Amino acid sequence: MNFEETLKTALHEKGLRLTPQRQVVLEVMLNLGGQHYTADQVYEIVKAKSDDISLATIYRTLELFVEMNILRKFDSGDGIGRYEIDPQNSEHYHHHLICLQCGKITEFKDDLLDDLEEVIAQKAGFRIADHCLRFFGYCQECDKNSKKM
Amino acid sequence: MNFEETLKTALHEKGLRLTPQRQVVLEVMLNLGGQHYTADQVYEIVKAKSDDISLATIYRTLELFVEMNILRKFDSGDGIGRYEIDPQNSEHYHHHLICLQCGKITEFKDDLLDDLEEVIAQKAGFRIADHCLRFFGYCQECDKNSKKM
DNA sequence: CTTAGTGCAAAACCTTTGCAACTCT
DNA sequence: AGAGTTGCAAAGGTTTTGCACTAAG
Repeated sequence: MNFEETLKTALHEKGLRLTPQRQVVLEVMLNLGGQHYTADQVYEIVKAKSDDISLATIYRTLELFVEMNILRKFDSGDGIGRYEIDPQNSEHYHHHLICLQCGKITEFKDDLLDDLEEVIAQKAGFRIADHCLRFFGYCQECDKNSKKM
Repeated sequence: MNFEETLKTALHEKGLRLTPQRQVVLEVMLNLGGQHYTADQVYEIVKAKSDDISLATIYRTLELFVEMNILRKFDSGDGIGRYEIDPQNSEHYHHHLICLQCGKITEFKDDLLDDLEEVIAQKAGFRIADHCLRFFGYCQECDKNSKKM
């Protein structure tokens, strides 16, 4: 069963429907390299493909997918929401490396936080469901360029 | 030399001034238990103390303090900026535990990320300047309550 | 048919900005 | 006087919402 079928079933269980708009958004999020997009970026990409969608629907669809744990929402520190395929649904956890110069966001796969989560659960009595780790700094390119100057 | 004197000197070095508004904001951020506040929360607290301040100035002051590394800005996932005394200026790094039920934000001190930062710097060629780690889950209280039901 | 989903435009919301008045040195 | 700072109101940008219409099942 492919992802779309799974989605359809999951939606039906909640009495929701699989519309063309939801299909396209899913497709975009799945196919474009597991990247992270703002609602507006998704809107632009989707519009180019089918044109028959509104920004409001993009927002509604993205938030729906987040609730269904298909997508994950995070922000790179600028207050603008970014969405990506939930790492748990695809591969391993990953963290974000955000370049303070050019704004590029790259990913870094790692499982090292598992130990830390256990420590926190015990010490702080906090049951962890999820985490978000971002590193701010300078990517290789920008670092090189700054040394040239 | 206390924090206010240090601030005054740091401001003067940049040709900036220590105004009553900046003093009050610093005071609030220093004294209210090292908590994290939204601009609006700071505004409400400061207004109660002196009334002679505008929300625009709160924003300008908070951003100024962030640039001076006195404050640190982060977000708890809702797209609203939160400010707190920079951990580097006070104690150790800490991470945030955000309760998905009641929204309460608590802190967890830890230095364990240093190793990870080194690994990333080498593997990804990324020079790290800062990081932000947040855990989402359920605090002791909310966890108890949910088990009662 | 029934009810969920959509597009549109307006609203809500947080944050930034232009500008004239003000203040500290 | 001169430069930084402020308050106010307006503008900016992202996200949400009300409502009439459309479409999925």
